Amino acid sequence: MWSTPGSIPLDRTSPVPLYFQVAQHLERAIESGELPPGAQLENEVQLAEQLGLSRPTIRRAMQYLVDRGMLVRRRGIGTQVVQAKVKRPVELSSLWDDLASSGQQPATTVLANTAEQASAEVARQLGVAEGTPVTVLDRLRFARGEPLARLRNYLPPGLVPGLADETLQRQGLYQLLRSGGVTLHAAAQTIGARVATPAEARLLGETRGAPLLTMDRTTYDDRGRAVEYGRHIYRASRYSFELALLAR
Amino acid sequence: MWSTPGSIPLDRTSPVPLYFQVAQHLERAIESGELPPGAQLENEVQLAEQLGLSRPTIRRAMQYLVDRGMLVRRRGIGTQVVQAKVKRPVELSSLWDDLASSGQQPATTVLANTAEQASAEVARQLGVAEGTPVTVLDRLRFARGEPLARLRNYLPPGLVPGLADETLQRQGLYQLLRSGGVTLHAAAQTIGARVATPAEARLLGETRGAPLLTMDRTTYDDRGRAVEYGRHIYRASRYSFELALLAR
DNA sequence: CAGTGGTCTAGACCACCAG
DNA sequence: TGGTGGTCTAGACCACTGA
Repeated sequence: MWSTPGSIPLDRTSPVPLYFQVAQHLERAIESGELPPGAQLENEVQLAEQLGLSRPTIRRAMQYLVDRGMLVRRRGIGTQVVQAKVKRPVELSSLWDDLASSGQQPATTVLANTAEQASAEVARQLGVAEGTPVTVLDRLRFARGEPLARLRNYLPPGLVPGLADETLQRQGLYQLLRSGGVTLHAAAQTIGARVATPAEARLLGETRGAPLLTMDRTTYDDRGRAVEYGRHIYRASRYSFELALLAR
Repeated sequence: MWSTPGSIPLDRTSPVPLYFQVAQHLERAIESGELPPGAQLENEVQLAEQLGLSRPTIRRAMQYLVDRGMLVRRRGIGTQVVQAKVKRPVELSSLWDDLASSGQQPATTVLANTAEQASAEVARQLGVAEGTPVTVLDRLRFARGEPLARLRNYLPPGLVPGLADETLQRQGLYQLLRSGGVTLHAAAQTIGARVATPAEARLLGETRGAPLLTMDRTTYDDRGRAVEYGRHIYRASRYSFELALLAR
């Protein structure tokens, strides 16, 4: 079981690191089927020689793909291509981006965009004092013209200048935070289920007692500050969460 | 904003890599509060000198903690400790282990443990031909003596010798697979919700129309072979999924 | 035994950020 | 301008695997 690496074009003047150029090339080769699942790569030393790179640089490229679950390496054995079933590990993604990238035509109606005093729970999640004024967003999210979810978010004071309703209708919250200079770093989510209240059913166009998915999420930035706490509900008849997991 | 790294005891005769010894020591220092959130670490060169290690080794230790979301590094700035809110990224975990490690006294009743011909969907998920005989497991999982979930699993033929009911009652499926020499590598999950059928409600001790969480999961090993396909339901009143996400 | 990846070293130059 | 992390090199020795 062998495989030719082909020749990899390298651009040493590019700002793209060499290890990353190699990794990208291998990734494309795997996804195109040029390197089929189970294929054995050449060993590090040979590959380094052929490409005129050092072994650590080759190792870094391979390790990048191992971390993404596309390669498996075993001492004494070599490096093999994994069946590319599971693509990406979980990401810090927003519903808007997910819908947009899958062609589902997202749209948003702003139900509320105000300031409130933080309740005990909100204060705890955001790491602020109870009663601190926080921004509250209440949005109805549509996909292909159909109501899909009700998104309620709490933001700490002074994080982003001011969110106009028009802006909120055009893009997702994560996108807004990022362009506001916030570096999203980590999030803690809880996914559950319950039945819709009559008001929720009406809002989402569901029948009374319809099942809902609930998702509570707190998102943190670089420095560990909470930048957003959300309590969301989704129509279970039209939405489910897809997750890809990789072993550590 | 400074911080002393203290002296790190290194054992060069240990099989534990030096970079990992350093990483573990830093991790403990962070978790114990010795390195509080926001603390600035010494730069790589100084730390390498102090510990008598090379810079790449120090870098590797730090990168390990960056990947785990505990440190943030910025060019020209330095390395800082992140608020340790979100601990672990998502893992390939089993319900049994999660319950056991949180002291919830898991227990299992085996409802079925047979062989069946794979349906179209099961065949697709397991990557076998339709009609292939597959092992079907149907289990009722309890926590603290209360029914929590109904777990239905399909396993490809010839993966594990034979699963005795007694074994299935004592441990989780993942544990069994691992001890059977299977290396779990990745999984794809879908989490949704629906209401219980009358039979399901009876089985789980819920009322008619109670909300359920559903989780479908296909797990793959090293070589990308599907080793398990599961269709599970959980009582929403007693269970929710908790996930920790890290930015790429 | 030969071949593989895993670890480690001691340098070098560069890009970015702050003052 | 000085300090930081980001990248890259050319070696070295070791541990594990399979024949």
